[in-house]
Amino acid sequence: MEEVKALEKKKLINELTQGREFVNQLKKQLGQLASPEECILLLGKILCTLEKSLSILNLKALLLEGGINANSTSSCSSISFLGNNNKSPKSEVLESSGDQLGQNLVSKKRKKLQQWTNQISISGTGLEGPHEDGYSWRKYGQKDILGAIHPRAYYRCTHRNTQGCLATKQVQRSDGNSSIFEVTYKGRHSCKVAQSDIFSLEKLQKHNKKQEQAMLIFNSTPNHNVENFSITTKEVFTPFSFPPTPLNLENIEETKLFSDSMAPFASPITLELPPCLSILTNQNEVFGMDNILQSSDSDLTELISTPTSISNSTFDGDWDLSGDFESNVTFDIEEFFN
DNA sequence: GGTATTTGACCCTC
DNA sequence: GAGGGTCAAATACC
Repeated sequence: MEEVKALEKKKLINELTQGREFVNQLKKQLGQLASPEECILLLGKILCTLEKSLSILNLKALLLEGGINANSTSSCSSISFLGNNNKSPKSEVLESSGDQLGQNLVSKKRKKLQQWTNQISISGTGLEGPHEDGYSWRKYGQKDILGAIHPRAYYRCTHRNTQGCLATKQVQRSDGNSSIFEVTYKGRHSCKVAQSDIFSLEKLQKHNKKQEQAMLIFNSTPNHNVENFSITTKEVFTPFSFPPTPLNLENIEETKLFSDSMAPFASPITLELPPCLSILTNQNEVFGMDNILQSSDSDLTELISTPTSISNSTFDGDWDLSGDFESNVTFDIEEFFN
């Protein structure tokens, strides 16, 4: 266990150091009026490092709280930890009876695999999907939602069939401001293709080309102008990223996979790390691991949606970059790991 | 022809 | 029974 702690600590320091470097690079780039592609690329790197760091911290928090029995072979604790406790008796039976049985029983049963929900708001043209987030999504449905002006679109990962990736997202245009999309992510990506594809320059260029084409149409429509054409990340924090399968914390390889697999959730954008970390730890303080274990899916959603300085931060090109990233870090990493 | 999107119907949860 | 989420056949697109 000591080796695991040392390794995780080292990884965390590396990730945070990288993140700091990327932020500083971005700061310089912005000062030099760099191309949007370069900035977005750097943002992607920053997000990846922060996500990895948070994943490591999550593991650490679990270890501290003793919330997961590493020796336990039962999946109950993990499933409760990850999923929805408001499940119906039917769902309970399906899940507790094992995957194979569940799959054999029904193919049309609704999957209850919502480990976490991440919501972001993005303003865009509204002509195509709200934005390119580095993943390949396939639309599988659209629904008119009661009380909502605009329909909700349902997307799932393109690699669902090939790699069994169960990530989905819902996109709905905001009622208040039709130029803002509310994107809700559910489940985590398990596809390798998407992970290596994130923020690739090629994809960005392709995306930009598509956006340019959309712009031509968009600009010809009334009531809109070019100034609206900007990607704005409004709510950007993923305090909890849970794997769908039980973690064996004594298995360092699995732990690494967990950490690495968290990286693709690159929606969070923040330049202030301490709030992230404080939220992470505060949640454990306030709710306690037992409460988290018992919390429902909606509870987690509320938890994540709780307004914070981060969740309300907006990437609109008006960041205050006056200070160095490192100057904001007050998190006592030594104490955390001791 | 392969892949993505649309859309009505079905299923599940409350 | 209402509403939201998913399926799958039909259709469109490349």
